[in-house]
Amino acid sequence: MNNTRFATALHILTLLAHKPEEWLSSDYIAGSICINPVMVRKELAVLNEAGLVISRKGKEGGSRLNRPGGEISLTDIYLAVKNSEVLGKKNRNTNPLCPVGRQINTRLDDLYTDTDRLITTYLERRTLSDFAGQFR
Amino acid sequence: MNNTRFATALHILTLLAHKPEEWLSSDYIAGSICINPVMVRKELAVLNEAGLVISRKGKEGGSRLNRPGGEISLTDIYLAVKNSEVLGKKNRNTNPLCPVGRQINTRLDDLYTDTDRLITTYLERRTLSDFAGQFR
DNA sequence: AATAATTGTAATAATATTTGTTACAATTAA
DNA sequence: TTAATTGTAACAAATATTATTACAATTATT
Repeated sequence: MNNTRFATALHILTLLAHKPEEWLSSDYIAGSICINPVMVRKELAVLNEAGLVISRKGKEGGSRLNRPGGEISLTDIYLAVKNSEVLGKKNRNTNPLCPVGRQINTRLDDLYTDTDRLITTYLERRTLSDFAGQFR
Repeated sequence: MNNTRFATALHILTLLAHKPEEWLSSDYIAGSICINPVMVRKELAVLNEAGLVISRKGKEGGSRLNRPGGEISLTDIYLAVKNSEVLGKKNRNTNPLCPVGRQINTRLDDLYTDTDRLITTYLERRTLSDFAGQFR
């Protein structure tokens, strides 16, 4: 995760959580994060896909939460945006003739699975409402 | 961590742990990982800096562990190579006129610190010896 | 029906990060 | 003196991330 996707997604969802009845536009959201509205829409597409938000087109269009913030965990968000494991990537072509090279990716898999689970287990206990409730 | 640095560092150290008395060359190590020897030397420079290995130049030169593998935790390795937080980066210029934009990076700091600590606490219990002992 | 505001998304560009490579001075053992 | 090695700078190539432009499709309002 050497990117801003989790921060962006959580920012978006925090804004939506503060106004659960309203359809917020990508332009408005972008103005709070200070990024391009298209970036917001791209991330919203992912959150839609994950079932966390719904969007509607047209005038008076926008996005809002698809279920109460108390029923969205930070794990839901993390999994929606995650694109690498916590400890990073593995080297692809390690040497099969070396005992270490031959087995290391299997061992790393175990370790990476453990550390990833650590994070999701922790984030599972925290809801969007908890997070959004900290503001103002 | 969207890179291979942890995997590379752990691979290097596992090889060294298997032959604590020998001075392994970057060429030999590179051959096991199947990457360029210069990449190995660059990572070794970091591990030297962290006090985990020592290297010596010249013919018969190479690197070896600077202390027993049982006294090197995976946290030591992780901290040596880490260059981003587990949940990624924060957006830089969030809008100070918005309550969420104004405070989000502070809140994310708390969250990022928690998740990072989760990882380091877990890896602290695991030693290089444990890991290297899994091979062959 | 016309207009205005909005999403969705493709295409492209610009930046940043990561990985790989070449070259060579400095060091050291034999 | 020679051969093997580290350390590191400089550069190149490959990937990943972020930003931007453009516009069709959709929908509320007038």
